[in-house]
Amino acid sequence: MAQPVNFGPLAHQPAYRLVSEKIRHAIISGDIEAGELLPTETDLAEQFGVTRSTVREAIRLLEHVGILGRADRKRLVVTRPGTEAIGRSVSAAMLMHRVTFEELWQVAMGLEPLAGKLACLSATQEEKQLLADNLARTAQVMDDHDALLEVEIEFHNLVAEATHNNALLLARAPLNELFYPAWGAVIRALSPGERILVAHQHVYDAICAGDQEKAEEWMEKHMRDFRRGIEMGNLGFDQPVRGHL
Amino acid sequence: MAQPVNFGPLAHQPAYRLVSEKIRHAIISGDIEAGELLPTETDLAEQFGVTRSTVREAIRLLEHVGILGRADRKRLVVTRPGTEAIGRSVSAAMLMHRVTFEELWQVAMGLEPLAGKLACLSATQEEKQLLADNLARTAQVMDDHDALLEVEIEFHNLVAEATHNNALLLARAPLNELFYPAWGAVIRALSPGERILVAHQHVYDAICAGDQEKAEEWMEKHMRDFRRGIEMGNLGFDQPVRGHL
DNA sequence: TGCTGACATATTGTCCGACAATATGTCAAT
DNA sequence: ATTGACATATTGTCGGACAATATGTCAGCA
Repeated sequence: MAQPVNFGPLAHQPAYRLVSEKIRHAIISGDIEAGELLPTETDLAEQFGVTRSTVREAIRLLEHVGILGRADRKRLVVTRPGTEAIGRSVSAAMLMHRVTFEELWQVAMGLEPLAGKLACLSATQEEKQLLADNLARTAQVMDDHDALLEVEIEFHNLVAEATHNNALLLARAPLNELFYPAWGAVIRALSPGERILVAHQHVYDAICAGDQEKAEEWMEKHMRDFRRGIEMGNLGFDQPVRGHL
Repeated sequence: MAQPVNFGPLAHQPAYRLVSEKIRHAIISGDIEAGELLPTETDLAEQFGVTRSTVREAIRLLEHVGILGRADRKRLVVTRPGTEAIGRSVSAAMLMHRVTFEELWQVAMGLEPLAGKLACLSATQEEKQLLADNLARTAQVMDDHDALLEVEIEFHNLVAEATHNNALLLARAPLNELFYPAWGAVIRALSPGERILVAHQHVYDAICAGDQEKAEEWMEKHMRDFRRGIEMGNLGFDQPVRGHL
């Protein structure tokens, strides 16, 4: 008996997707380097044999993830998506999945101590100096809740950057974005300036001494403190995070 | 002396961005639920007071990150960006940052053992069964490189899903995507079917027994094996990963 | 020479109108 | 109840148009 033919749905992709994929492919395959300018929309339209409108839609498709950007609000330029762009899109996804603080915290417990550990191996002298400056500022603004939040976030970013691990930076970008408001709430509720400073100080010392275990351990303690802060402040540890918008 | 006035550059956002932000905001703020249909392009154009072309560009802006999708290739629908969409965009970013295997592996060492540990707490009976099925299939295809790669990837995904932690799932999505080709190369070069099966078996046992430490430990061993595989196969552990497209 | 201003040019942002392809709904005929 | 014909709605694509703005050119002037 002959098999009944099964054609399957034929994948008719709209032209703007095809164009978008072509450009995307050219970019990630390295045919176009980051920083290079793209041809003008009219040129692209001519090359692909479609109208400018179609090209524009294809371009927009790549723009939001940060693959394309503007040089001077005129010419389009190929860009490397930074932590902001990635953080924005991934944290939006997490928000829509109703991710809870607990879930977020669990991931952070995997990544932040790791960042501390790796920073011990890779931190340069300048980066250590930046951390020292941050500590000094933290000591000064310990009672100013807003300023404290700023330096707290900055500290963690500095540690992460000191790892020189771009994969880590991109992976933790959304956490940063989503923790921001909660961290602020904890600070306002409990004024934990002293504890924060002590933890940061230990992490800093460990990084300077190249003591991986200590850096990891204190970063863990620091994150556990954060968790206790959310629980004690009744901020809804098992509730979905709310974006700051 | 009067301060010299500083107007700063006025931020003239193009209309398609404003429209895009409006829609985006309505979505992540929950005004529009995932699964709901958007008004037609003509309606949106009328509501925002712009042309359909502008609305279309705004829509494309949100489409690539997975916030918007098609219900039946006709109507637009609000969607939750899944691991595929996030994995695609973030791994593209990592590729453009010339992320090395080492960097990627370091992040995976933070997340995969964590996934094993958390799965011990949350895996349901069905999920354990899926893992068991996967193990059985692994034993069968141990010499078929392509099939082995498939089940290997599937195993890790199953463990990650068993954590019921969406933040973790989204964070590790790009790793998955980027490890895929390298993992395949290791398998082809070293035929490590036996070692893979043993490690998976131990992780599975640990999850069934709820033994967090053991799950974490064996997942770590498994990842170290993978690292040694890349090093032994001279696959360029300190080289930038190459995407599979 | 070096600077200024007028002018043409190129490029993007936005609009309008049009049409084909396709899915959906309606209704009559069987 | 099923089928088929027909009108309708919606998206994908096209082409042309114009305003705003950046860039390049070139004459004129100190």
